[in-house]
Amino acid sequence: MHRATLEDVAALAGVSIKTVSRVVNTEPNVSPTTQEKVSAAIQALNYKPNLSARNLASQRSHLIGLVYDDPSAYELPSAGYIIKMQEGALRACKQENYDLLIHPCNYRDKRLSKDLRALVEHARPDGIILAAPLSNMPNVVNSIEQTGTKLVRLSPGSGNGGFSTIATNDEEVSAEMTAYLYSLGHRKIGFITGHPNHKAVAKRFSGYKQGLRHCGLRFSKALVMTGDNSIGSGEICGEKFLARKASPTAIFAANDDMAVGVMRSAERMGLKIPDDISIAGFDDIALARQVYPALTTVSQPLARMTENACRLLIQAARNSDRSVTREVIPGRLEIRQTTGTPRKDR
Amino acid sequence: MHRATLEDVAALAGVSIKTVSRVVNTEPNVSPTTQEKVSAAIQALNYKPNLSARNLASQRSHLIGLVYDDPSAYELPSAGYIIKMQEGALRACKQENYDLLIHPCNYRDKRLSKDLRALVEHARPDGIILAAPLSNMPNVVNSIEQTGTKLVRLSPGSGNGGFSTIATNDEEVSAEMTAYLYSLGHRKIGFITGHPNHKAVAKRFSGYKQGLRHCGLRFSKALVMTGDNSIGSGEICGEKFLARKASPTAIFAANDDMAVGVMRSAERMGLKIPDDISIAGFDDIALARQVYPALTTVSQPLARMTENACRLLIQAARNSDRSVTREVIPGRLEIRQTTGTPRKDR
DNA sequence: TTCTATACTGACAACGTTGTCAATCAATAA
DNA sequence: TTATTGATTGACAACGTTGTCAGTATAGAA
Repeated sequence: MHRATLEDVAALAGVSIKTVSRVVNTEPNVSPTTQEKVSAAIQALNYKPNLSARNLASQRSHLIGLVYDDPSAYELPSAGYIIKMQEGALRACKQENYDLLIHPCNYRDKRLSKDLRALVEHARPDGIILAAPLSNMPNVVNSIEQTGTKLVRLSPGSGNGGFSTIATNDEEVSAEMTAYLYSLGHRKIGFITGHPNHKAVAKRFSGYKQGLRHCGLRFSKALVMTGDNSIGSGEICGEKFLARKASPTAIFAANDDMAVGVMRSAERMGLKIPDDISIAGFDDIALARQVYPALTTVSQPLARMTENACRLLIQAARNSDRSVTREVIPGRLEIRQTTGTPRKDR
Repeated sequence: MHRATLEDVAALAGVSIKTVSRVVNTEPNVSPTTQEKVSAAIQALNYKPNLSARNLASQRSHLIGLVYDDPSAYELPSAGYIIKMQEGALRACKQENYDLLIHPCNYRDKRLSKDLRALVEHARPDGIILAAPLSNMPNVVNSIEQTGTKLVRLSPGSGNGGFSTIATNDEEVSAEMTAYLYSLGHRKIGFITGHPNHKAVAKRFSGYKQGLRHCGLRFSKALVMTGDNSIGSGEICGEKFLARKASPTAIFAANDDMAVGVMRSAERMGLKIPDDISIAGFDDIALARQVYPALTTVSQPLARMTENACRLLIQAARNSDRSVTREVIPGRLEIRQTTGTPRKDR
């Protein structure tokens, strides 16, 4: 099965291959007449450009690398997170006629920098999107930056360093969630913070404090516990919170996994959610909708973040643009069934 | 930053570019001496082949397409399934110096065939892996086959048609699960079958019947209900089962989502799992380990299936091989906490 | 009219590989 | 000695685009 080339189209349309190329790439300065002739020929022959040839000639790979930590390697997977990122990246790539290279890796791997360098040198993507927590690891970022490959960090909550970043407003939206709990009538709102090197978590914590202040509540260390982002740690923290005589009436966990852990501990202790205890999370992973009752949480516009990152990289590749961008895409409260008015008698 | 090419390496090693090419591709008939000289030069210049040039010259894209249905578009995502497939495919691709193109799509989309054709014509992958349920849709399969692109169907449970297939032994392992429930002491084992056009589900159902027969139990229509593979449908079926006076002591659902639905209905009715009711699923999705208690299920070696599919395609591309293969990779019982000995009094 | 700018078009050389085929050389067979 | 074989090597033409640059119309200005 022979595939039509520029030459075939040019012959049929009675023009040069360069003119066909111009039409294909919608370059300026083609007369409407030729444009039409060529388009007809393209249609007739079902011409599709050969990407390898295009890439070779244009010195670009038309590839975007999406690099993320793959938790399934070492713990229960929060796969929905990954799928969402892929979804956004694919949407942008499709529209811009780029292809996506996915590259899961393990952030604890010692050969990580080498691994990423190999990716860059092998496939030579025009740009790389780096997801958290990798986006917060200086050695990883530098290792890629050294190769001269354009990079966008998908870093919820952090923006230092001279690299382009797309982030959520973790801080503000966490304050918003806190205020929401307050508005329901809660006055003792507990917080479970997470893994210390996850910057987004830190932002959420400070957002919580900010929210308290805004509502006129005093921050108290007694209402904060520290987990490690896992369901198990949430369970432990939840148990400790709920065993207290004067336990909080609402618990806001810095991520959904920990919030689900709290739900488990509450169930085990025979407490009704949300009547006895309100629970909120952050991330809106799939599990948040799968648990019963469904978890109130904050949804990050992860797909949109990745989509924009992709677009940014593609534009930069097109214009050989090396500028640094910083974008914030706001998150949104997802009010579900784990939050409600506190019991009067508590 | 200039990247070394064959020419640079050839100049340094004092040979022709063709010889360097031979070394890079480990072709035969290169003397050990030259081989060594060239390797040294490659090292020294940190030479990496330019994929676009390679692809153009070799008339292959060195790309494998992984095409799967993306449930997140229309229902709760079982993302773990997708991640696992990607994992296997990436493993094979990495080893064989191929790249992976992921292509989620919606199996209900009317433009599906067109969409896939566009993928094939745009990126021109050397091979395509088609996951269930797409792999069981004749129009999809034919549409790809018409383009001449080599295809492997990841079809758990079905093997008709003239296409290469990699499958699990759904039938046998379902019989095994049934026998396991019998061995625990269960004599009334219910089954929830699923979406009728999902062939794997049909195989599992017939495996269940086979298992009963093997254990000397009589098959009874009264012990079978039909869902649609969703959590919700499992919940409904579970409720109906458990509301009966002489309800089954164990329920085996054709997939994990429905099994989780049964768990929910049991919880709602105040039944203890597994003391009052044993529950088993099939697939071993992430959710199976996230629910409490953890779900007994069958794990499909999905990653390995996809990996092998990838290898198959790459080999075929290398040797222009058009033969049809059929491979079965056995699944495995994952005994967790939702199955146990039935209560004496039931 | 003549000049000039601008819109349009095409020739041709990259881009960095692989495939083909011919040349060379060493070893073995006749 | 003379073929003959097989192993090793290199010259050179693809592969199908894009980028550069020069050339030719065409329209507007002088």
